[in-house]
Parts: sequence; structure tokens; C-alpha cells
Amino acid sequence: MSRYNFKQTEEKWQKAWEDRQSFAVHVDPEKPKYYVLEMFPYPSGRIHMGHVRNYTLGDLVARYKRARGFNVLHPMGWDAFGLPAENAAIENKTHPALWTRQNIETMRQQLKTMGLSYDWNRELATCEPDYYRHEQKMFLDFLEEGLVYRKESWVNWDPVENTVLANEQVIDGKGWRSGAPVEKRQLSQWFLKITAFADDLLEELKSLERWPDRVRLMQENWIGRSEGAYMNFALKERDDSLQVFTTRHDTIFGASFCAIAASHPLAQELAGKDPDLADFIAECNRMGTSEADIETAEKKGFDTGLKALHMFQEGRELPVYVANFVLMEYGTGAIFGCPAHDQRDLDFARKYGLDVIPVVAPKDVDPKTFEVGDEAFIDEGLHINSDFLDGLNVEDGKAAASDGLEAISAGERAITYRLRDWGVSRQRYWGCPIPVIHCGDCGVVPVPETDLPVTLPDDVTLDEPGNPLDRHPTWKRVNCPRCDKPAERETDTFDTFFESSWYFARFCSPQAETALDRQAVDYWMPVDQYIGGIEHAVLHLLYSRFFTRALKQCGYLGVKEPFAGLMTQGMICHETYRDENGAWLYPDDIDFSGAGHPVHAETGKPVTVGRSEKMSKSRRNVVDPEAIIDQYGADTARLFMLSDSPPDRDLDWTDAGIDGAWRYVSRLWRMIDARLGRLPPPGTPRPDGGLSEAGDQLHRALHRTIANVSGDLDRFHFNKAVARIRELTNLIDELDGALGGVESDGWVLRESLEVVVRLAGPMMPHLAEELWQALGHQVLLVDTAWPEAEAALLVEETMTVAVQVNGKLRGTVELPKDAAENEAREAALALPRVSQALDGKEPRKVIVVPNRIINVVV
RNA sequence: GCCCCUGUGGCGGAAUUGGUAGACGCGCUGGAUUCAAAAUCCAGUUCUCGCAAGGGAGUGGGAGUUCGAUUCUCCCCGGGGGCACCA
Repeated sequence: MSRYNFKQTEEKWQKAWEDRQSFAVHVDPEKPKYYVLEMFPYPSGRIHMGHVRNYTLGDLVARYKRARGFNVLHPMGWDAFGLPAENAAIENKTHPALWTRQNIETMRQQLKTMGLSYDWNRELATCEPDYYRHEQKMFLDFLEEGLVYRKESWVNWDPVENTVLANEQVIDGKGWRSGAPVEKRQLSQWFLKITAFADDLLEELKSLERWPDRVRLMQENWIGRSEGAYMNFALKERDDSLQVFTTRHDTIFGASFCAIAASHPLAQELAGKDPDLADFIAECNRMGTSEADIETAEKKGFDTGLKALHMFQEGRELPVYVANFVLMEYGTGAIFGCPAHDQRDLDFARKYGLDVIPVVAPKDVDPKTFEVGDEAFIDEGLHINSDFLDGLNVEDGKAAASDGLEAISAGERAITYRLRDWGVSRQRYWGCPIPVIHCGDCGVVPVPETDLPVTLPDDVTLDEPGNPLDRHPTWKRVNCPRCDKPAERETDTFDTFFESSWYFARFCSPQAETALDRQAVDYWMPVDQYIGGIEHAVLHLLYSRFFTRALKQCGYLGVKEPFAGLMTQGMICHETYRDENGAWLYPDDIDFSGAGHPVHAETGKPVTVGRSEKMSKSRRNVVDPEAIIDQYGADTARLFMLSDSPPDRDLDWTDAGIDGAWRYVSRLWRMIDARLGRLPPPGTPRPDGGLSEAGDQLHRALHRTIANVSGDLDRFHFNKAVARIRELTNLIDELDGALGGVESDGWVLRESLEVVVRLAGPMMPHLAEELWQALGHQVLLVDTAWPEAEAALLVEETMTVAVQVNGKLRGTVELPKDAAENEAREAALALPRVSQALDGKEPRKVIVVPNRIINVVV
């Protein structure tokens, strides 16, 4: 018996699809379109298993929709700007552009061995001027629309490298490479007004029904809309006032202090005269900026000596602190503290000996004796000790407090967001230059459209401190487009999220002279199914939603939501291995052949096997896709990616699993190869004679499988779809011996084998194409429609109904479909095991759920 | 700290609206084939009592709703993720 040669077969069909341009697509208003997109990769060097999973999922969807008659757009490109290119350039003495382009070459070749149904004619790389010139134009359009502004903002500054650090480059408060303590600095940076769309971005989440709930929830939390009030406290012995934002203005009578952020202008002003305060502010600035750092740090404050005057109580004064848990970026950078009803305020008050006055008490408690201990009372209740708010519940109290504030002009209702504007300036080389010029006389001047693109210089030095573009001897020196006097280019580049915020639209017309061809984007957009990692749940997806709105406002396209459907895939995990010294080992270094514990292949020393964790280079628990594809073939790798775990869950990579997938690939090939001689020719109409019992059983099963697999694929239950196909394979094997009694059985056998091949097509495209040809078809499988299930064959004539006594299973009965209740009851009570369980007692009640279950209650 | 997800055999996972828990695969055990091995095929495989027929328990733990709960409600425990310059 011959064996399946995956290598030859996979190359053969990849070439055939390419020669025929099977996956090249064009706008065709006559056909329904379907745009499926996987998140494009950063060209880091080689593909990893995460890519293999992502692109397998996307390819399955693309091929399935194609078979279902959609005009499918399925493109691929490269998210090619980014910091790793600069790091690699320094380490390997190469150039970021060269490094990136070489990586793209390698990775494209690797992807091509997977047999993915991309329209490669649409490939793009964001680092090419032909791509980024369009986003420079977009930026200028946004500027005109008032969606862009410049402001001072805080950054992590490495004083040795003279560079801004990303949060992940700050380790224990020190620069990752220099080890120098990181400082906070203010830089003037460009911002995009994402907050202008905050409400719409929040509101429209509801319309994204084909997004996972948890992603929508994460975005909702990120936007963080809160309804509350601004309140203005007059300051004792000063002319100005302190504005705070609060969502609990109803608790104003329980206020015992105010607190401002370390970077609040008032704090800055006071620090000028108070060295101790300046020290405290410096200490706050050394603290991490993330919310987690702030929330878990000890609550500390510094009493400024200022007193805020209570707007409703003459003579009542609240001390003003600078506190490390108040963020300048949120609300107004100032709060009032009501310790009785906020845990953080309570901790703070206990620490500094401030009053704790309860102003809301639970309904069933005597207000006179109600006290707050170590736990703030944040639940619903009625107001006490609160003057005109007494007796009101929380909601009414807020409304009344707002009215009271507005009546005396001491505040107003307000809505704030946690969402902040998007800072897009980066002090790096390998990014898209921001197309503006700074002129001493004219200020900020946009680069004229005719001068676009502003391209990066090639001759830069990266291994010195500071911003390479700023350091370049000539690049930034230009004349002002307005007054022609010597001026300087902006030397910052865009955040790389900029490129990924519109690439999906560019794929609709990747060669167009303008950024977007309206006819093409109007036809293809939005993306029908977007697939990628959950790690992009907030930033990339939110920026893209914003960007699409901004582009719509500028007339680039007509939709505001870029991604109608979203699927987030889980991570790939693998066991971890360490040697005696605790050093991580690669899976390839381990020898499992011995009877005892695994040992190091070279040294023979024992190895500790750790639990399965996300594949990562640092833990060395990685498996190289190229090696797997070389050893088992792309179809086997793809099948394994789809088999065991649902797409959104983590997947454990195991040798046993990939072996199992390979066994099925060869089994399917053998199964069909061995039967080719017994089949009627392709396209033979169904013979007139009836089927044998086995033939009928197989016939029904294959149509049930079509229905189930189609349903599973529609709902992205790919692991179940694989299981259904395997079940049908098992059944064909099982019934094979009983077939052949009548002429129609041969026809059913061919139908069954063809259905298995067609259903497996999107999963194992090369094998399926090969078998389709072996079965005698001239038209390629990729050009063949998806099979349809015959509804009549899905209806069962009899049903197996479970019989319970007091909820415990005692047997089953075969009943005609939709049998009458009486009939069902009789059949159930007639079961010996039922009467045995009844033990002579009369049933009190018999519950009959048609076609499902009968429960006898005693 | 806040928010979210998750928990089912030795393992990955099924169970569409509350209705036969464990589909499918992996692993393991026994057998066939082979000089031998690989590969392949057949049978078995939740735990427990029993020679068997059959009984009992069982979806992280505890309570509740129901004729019936993996599924719904409440409390508790374990594991994981996110929280603004990695992409």
C-alpha cells in the first residue's frame, strides 16, 4: 500500500492555486462579499505557533465562506514599524529597514508553506513610504478637522540614554538597558482627540453583537464613563478655588478633607515655597504610573496647610492634602474625601486622624447609633447628618445635591471619562515621521501636501543616546513652507498603533494612488470577521474604531465601525523544562525515551518538568512551526490547531497531539485511496433501487454531518466540527463491510467519501484537494461549492427516550417521534427496571417531555 | 486594590432552550499482525462494591430553586488575564 506524500502534495497544490490565481479577488457588486482578516504580524524574524493558530483559523473561515458562495477578501501584510527593529539593528550592526525587509522575506516564505488562501497581490508593509505617505495626509486632515492638538505630557525618561522609555522598558523604576533610575519629564507631544468620540465609542459597543462580551466589557471599562458633578471649593485666604470631580456629591456633608494630585498646578505652586512638599511630590513621581501600582501602594498624603471651605456649611474647613492616589489625568486631578463611604478615603482618614462622619445609613439601622469601623459603607441607604439631603436615598440625594450646587453656583452636573486622548508622539527612528515643521516665527506649520511623503533618512546612528532623527546632521533642517525662513522638522514619529489603525481599509485598494479608493472600501468594509489575540482587546481595537470614525469625518470612507465580527484566540502553551541548576531547556533538548524520568539529551542528567505555560523565548518552551511543517506537513499542523481546543481557549502543544493529527491525515488518505476502485464514476446519479440498511444509515449520517459541521463552523466551534468529521470517518469504516448488497450502496459510499473531503477542505486544504482529484474531479475543490444537507434526511422516525425514576436514569425506550403522552407513559412503566425501582409503590406523577425524557415520581 | 474569565475522567475537551454527563481525540491496558520493531487493526477504559446481573457515588466546595441542575441563584476556594509607550 502506498503512503501519503505530504511534501509533494502540498507543494503541488500551492503551486496550482498560485498559477490559477485562485484567491485573487476583485470588487464584484453581483456577489455578496465577505472580508476576513487576521491581525497582521510584526516581522520579528520567523513565524511562531501563535501565528500558525491565528492564520489557520482565518484560513478556515475564508475557505468556508468562499465555498458558501461569498466573494472573499483575505489579505496579508506586515506591521513593519516598531522598536524591535531598532534594538536588533544595534545588536546586529544592521539597519532597521534591512532587518525588517529580510524578516518579511523569511516570514512570507514560511507563511506560503502553510497553504493559506491569501490574495498575495494585496500584500503591504507599513514601513514603505507608499503606505505611510497616506497616513501623513490623514494626520494633516485630522489637524484641519480639529482632531489633533499638542500638549505637555509626562513620560518615563532615561537620563543615560537620553530617551523616552515604554512602561515595559522600566524595570523596578530603572531603565532596562542603562539601569539608571527613570525620571518623569514633561515633553510637548501630539495628541489625537479620541475623547471627542468617547460617548459614541461606548454607545456603539452595543451594536457589535459579533464581538466577545468580555472584549466589549474591557472597552467599556477602559472608556470608564462616570456621571457625577464638578464642585468648586473656595480656598481660605486665597482668591482662587479648587475644582473637584466626584460621583458621590450626595456625601458632601461627610467630607473631611480634599486631596490633589502631585502634578496638580496648585501642588506645583506650593512646592516652590515648601521643600518638604517638593520632596513628597518627587517621591510620588518615582512611583509607578500604572493604576495597579497606585491602587496597591500605601496611601500617603502631605498636608499643604490650605483649607477648602465647605459650600453648604458656613465656617466648616477641610484640610487640603497632596495625595499619591489622586491622578491628574482623571477628572480634575482633585477630590474631596468622604471617609465613611469610600474605602480609600477611610484608610487615608484613619492614617491621618481625620473625622469619619456617616452620612448614609442602611434603612433598617438606627441612624443615631450607626457608625463606620474599618469598612466604608458603600451600599444603598438613607441620608443622615446631611441638612437638606436627610432622608433621601442615594440616587435622589445625588440629584438634590446637584440642584443645590447649581443653585448657589458652586458646581454643576458633569460626565467624565477614564479614557484619555491618544498620545501619538514617539522619540524614535523606526516609525512614520510626523509631517509638521516648527518655525520660529510661524509656529507649527503642516508640511504642504505636495511635499509628502516626509521620508526617513537612511543614514542614521542608532547606538548613541537620544533621538536619531533629532541628532541627524541635516534631515530636520528645512525652510518654513510659510515664510521660507530656516526652520526645523518635527523629529518625533508616530506611535506604531497609527499604522495598524487603518491597514484593514488600505487592503481594499492597496495600490490606489489615494489612501482609500471609495468604491473599493464602500464595497469591502467593514471587515466581516477579524481574528487575533485577546491582548489587543483594548488599544488596537479601540484606536481602530476611533480612527475609522475620524476617517469618516474627513470623508475617506462611509462606515464608523471597522470590525463587524471579532474572534479572539487563546495562547499556545507548552510544558517547561529546567536542568539541575534551574536553567530553562528547549523541548528538543529533552530525551523522553527512557522508562524513568526525562533526562537531558546530551548530559543524561535528570530534568524537572514544569507545568504548561504560554510559549515564550525566555522560558524556551517553544516549538518551531517550520520544523513541524517540515516533519508533518501543513495540513497536520493546521488540523492540530483546530482539533482539541475551542479557538478562544489556550491550546496545549503536545507531541502526542501532533502525532494524532498526523495519524488522521494518513488514515483519511488510506481510507479513500483503498476504496477508489470500488466507486462508481464521479457524478453518477443516484440509482433507482433502494439502499441497504447500512447504506441508509450512512446516508442519513452523512447529511446529519453536513448539517452539524456547517452549524459548528458558523458558530466557530471548530473542534466540534473536527470531531463530527472524525465520527463520520469512523462510521464509514464500521459500515463498510455491510455495504455493497445493492447498487445504490456504491453511490452512498462515494457520496460519503466526497462529503468527508469537502467538509475537510477548509481545514486540510492540500490533502482534500488531492483526494478530490483522486476521486476523479476536474474542477478544483477550492472552486467547488459547500455541500447542502437534505432536510428530509435529518428527521428521525424514532427517538430514544430516557426513563428516570425520581430523577435517576433506569433505562431507555424507543418511541415513534412525537409519540403521545399516554403511549410514552405506558412504555416507560412497562420497563422491568422501572417497576423494580418502584418496588410496588404507585407513581405519584409522571412527567413526559416529548422526544426527550420521562420521569416517574414516587 | 479594581474589573473580568475559568474549574467536567489520567489529559485536551463534548453535552444547542434546565432533560440519558464524559461525543471526538490523546494516553493507558489486553489482543491480532511481525523474526523483531515501527505502522496498522480489534476490544476495553469516570470512580467504587460485585464472579455476574446489578447497585452506589460523581461536573472545585457548600447551600438553594426544580419532577429533574455541568447548565439558573447565593456564599466560599483554586487557577488565569487586564488595568494607557512591547507588538
